[in-house]
Formats: sequence, structure tokens, C-alpha cells
Amino acid sequence: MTPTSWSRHRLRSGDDFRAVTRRGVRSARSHVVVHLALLPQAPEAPRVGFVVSKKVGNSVVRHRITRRLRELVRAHLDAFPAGSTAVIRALPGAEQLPFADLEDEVTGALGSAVRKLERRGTPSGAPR
RNA sequence: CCAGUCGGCCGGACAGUCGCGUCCCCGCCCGUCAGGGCAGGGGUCGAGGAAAGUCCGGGCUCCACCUGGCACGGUGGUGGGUAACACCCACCCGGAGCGAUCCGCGGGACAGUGCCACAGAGAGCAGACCGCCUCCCUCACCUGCGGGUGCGGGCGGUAAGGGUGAAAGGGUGGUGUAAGAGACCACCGCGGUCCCGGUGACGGGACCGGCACGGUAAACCCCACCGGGAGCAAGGUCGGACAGGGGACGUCAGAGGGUGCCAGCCCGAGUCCCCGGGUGGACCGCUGGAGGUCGUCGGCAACGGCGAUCCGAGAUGGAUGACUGUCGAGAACAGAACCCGGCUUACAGGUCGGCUGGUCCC
RNA sequence: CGCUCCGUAGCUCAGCCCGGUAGAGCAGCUCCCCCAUAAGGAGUGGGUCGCAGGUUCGAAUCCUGCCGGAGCGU
Repeated sequence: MTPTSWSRHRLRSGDDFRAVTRRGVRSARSHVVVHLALLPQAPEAPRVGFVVSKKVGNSVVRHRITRRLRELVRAHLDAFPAGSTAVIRALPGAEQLPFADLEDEVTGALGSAVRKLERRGTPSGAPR
């Protein structure tokens, strides 16, 4: 894998977050939820966004979880289908998890989300 | 050494690999130039003592620029420090402690108003329930014929004692008295005048008064001093998109505004409301400052003057993570968003120093 | 960034301005009525007044600081 800039894979707009969490498939583990969707007009490179709400902890805890998630997503970028968009949401208690366990939860949830997406067949996000 | 008290400092360190943000250099790409872009390489720097809560004070920016009175809010011993403060330092007073030291919203209750429940006789120009005492009346008893004692009743005196209460109109001791009482005396307290010390809060002394004037102002209030409003989403530059319609008031005899009201002064040709539509980009502000360190001088200190030296974040969906190794070892609270000075609150562990009390040794 | 409001019984709220007794409705429990249930009637328990300091003789109430929860403006 050629070195790439992380900023190409970032998800920023609130509209994109809403589109993925509403139309995409969802797969959960005990401390993490993965939403995945194939949106129209999406670029070839997969994009990922994070949601860590205030219920998870204070600012330090939320930042630490976001950094860990970003780090392990960067290591597993090739696990995301081309052209897909993902949102990973952390649940309360995630800061207690060792990094390796968090990695298992995210990759496991991502795997089942990909299978769900393939079973659905047609690209989701089609207009109603 | 033990116990205590006050203050300062640290807030895991080092090394390696991968990864992120700012800035600089190189490289590559676009462009006629100006310049712009990048996924490559190298270097530099990269959260806190509270970055927090947003409780005060300022800087900065804008508001047609800001005066006076009222209202509202804040501050509240004195003197300093400071850009300023509700902060800091020193001192005074009161309280706690053997002490070092700590705590105090610490002006005014003879400008006025209000409140002081329950209990209690009486609670604000107070008051006689029990008690104590003089005198008078009835009755009984004793008698040395002057009177005395006792039960009951009455007119009074009395704030020493009991009892109520947070608080009962100076305290303690004596003189005095029928019993009592600042009625009188001593000391203490209180008030006044004068003298001395101090910049001052205040302290000390002498004399006089002779007790009159309870508490509450974090109750209304009075006094002194302070406060124009909004906030970096301030404000500005560039670029882009769209669609306009209706109503109210007004254009110098002037709507409206100067963020409470009135007056003064000033600005002034547009202002406000409703329906509908569009944008929601980039850049500046943006970090070099009441800055840190060291020396020296002034000051009890807070702090200030001078000189030298250093540059220590600047994001914009918001940068610090992953793995490994070593070390008196897995440790706390916690993440900048315009900046600074404070306050308050949270906090594992460690470390240094001053002082106090006790014990032991020389 | 700038503000506002609210924490009182299991639940929904009074009481706070102007300090002395904490109260209402529903719910709960006991009894009556009824063959039985609901309804109705009578009675009854239950509150660190969010937390901690302070002012006062005395604080749910006044002051200060925290904690938690809603909401508004830009």
C-alpha cells in the first residue's frame, strides 16, 4: 500500500454523517458501532468519520478514544471496500478497553457490516 | 527523631520504529509573468498547574464616541502594590490555638421604617408570676402592756434571688437600706474632653460623666467610592449565489439612534416588521507579550527601576496516538480556541525549605 | 462566547419575595361498603428541602462556592 494522506479519508460534513447513519448498514459490538454505506457521488478512496459523544467521558477521554480509533483505522484501511463511507461510534466504557481489544471489536464489526452490505446487493443510499 | 504549621517546585523519564499539525529548506507539478499547488525528502517546534468552572478585572475591536441627575449593580478596617480588580503585601481590630500560625462580606443601628416566633409577668421610651420588705384590716396566740408572732386579705416599695428565653436596660465585690437599687465607693466595661505616638486604621495616658443608647443592615435603607454597551461567531478584506413582494413611520417643523428613564449634546435619510428566496467559502485578526530567566539597585513585603539574554502551540470536524525496551515503575485531576492578571473548584505520588511545640545527645 | 431558569414525599407541584408550623393532588398501607372487583367513604405512614460553608437566637427561605438537569441568543 502506497503511503497516502490521512486527510483524503476524513469525513467532515454533517450531511455525510447523517446519510451514513440513516441509510447504511449497522453492526455493533459492546463498546463500538460501525455504520457503513455506499453513497452516490462518493470518491474512490474509502472515507471514515468518528462519533464520540459527551456521554462517553470528558474531553481528555473523548480525544484519546478518537485518536485510538483513527490509528487503528489507518492500519486497516484496506479492509474498507472501495468507494464506501463509514462512521464509527464509540460507546461508554470504550476508554477502559486495551488497544488490542478495541482493534478486535472494530475489525469484527466492520467485517459483519461488509457482509451485510454485500447481502443487500444494490448500492444503498438510492433515493426513495 | 516525633507531632504540627506555612510556603515553593515536579506532575513519570530516556531510547527506537510507524503516524499527525505549524513553520522553514529541498524536490516535483501548474502558469507568459505575478504566483499557486503537492500524497515525496530533511529539519524545527508542538497543551496545563489547573488549559476546567466562567466568578471578577483589564487589553483589543466595533457601536453616529459617551456629559449631568435618577434608577440599577458592585465594592466596604487602614496604608501600599498594580493596567485594573472582588486580587496581592504590610499593619490595625476581633476571635481560635501553649505556640508557629490560622479565620473574619471588618462602614453606619442617637436619619428613618420593619422584625425579634415559641416560652415568659414583661421583648423596646419594657415588666411584679413566685419571692423579699414597710404600712393598714380581720382573726388566733403570747405578753414584762411598749409590743411581738402566725394564717388570710389589701395599698404600695423593690430588679438582689428563682423561673422563661438567643437576648431581661452594665459586670464583680463592698457600703448602704425596711427590703433594695450607680443611691454611693473600688476595679473592669461604656461615653466624652484633652495630651502623647502613628501617613492612617488605631494604640497609650490623664481627667470628667455616673449608666442614659439590646440585637438584626448576607431586612429595607443611609454614607463613601467604582461601573457607557456589546463581544474574536468582535471586526475587516476577497470571492460566490439569489427574486422579489407587502406593510408602518419619516426625509430638516426630521422617523430613528447614541442598549433602563429624564435633560443636555451629537449623528441622521432612511429605519423597523411580515412572507418568500439565496449563501453558509477563503484569508486577515492569530499570537512577541502588563512575556520568561539571570544579575543588580530601591522597598519589611507585594512590587518596581536598570542591564543582559531567550522565543516556548496557533488548530478551524479542530493536531500528541500505536508498539517495544530500560529505570527505587506501571499510579491523580485533566486538553489551548483572541490574549493577559486573579479567584474558585478537582488532584495519585514525590521533593525542598522556613518556623513552632515536645523528647534525646553533645 | 454570552446568558436564563429549575433541583422540596415514589410522581407532578405549592411554600422562598417579607426567615420560626414543610403542605396539596395522585400513588402506597389499614379499615368500611360489596358475593367479588372498580368506584366511593374513613384513617394513616412517608421528605438529608441537590451538596458544603457562612449570616442570624433560629435558614427550604438570605449570602457565597460547588454538583446535576433543561432552555435561549449569536
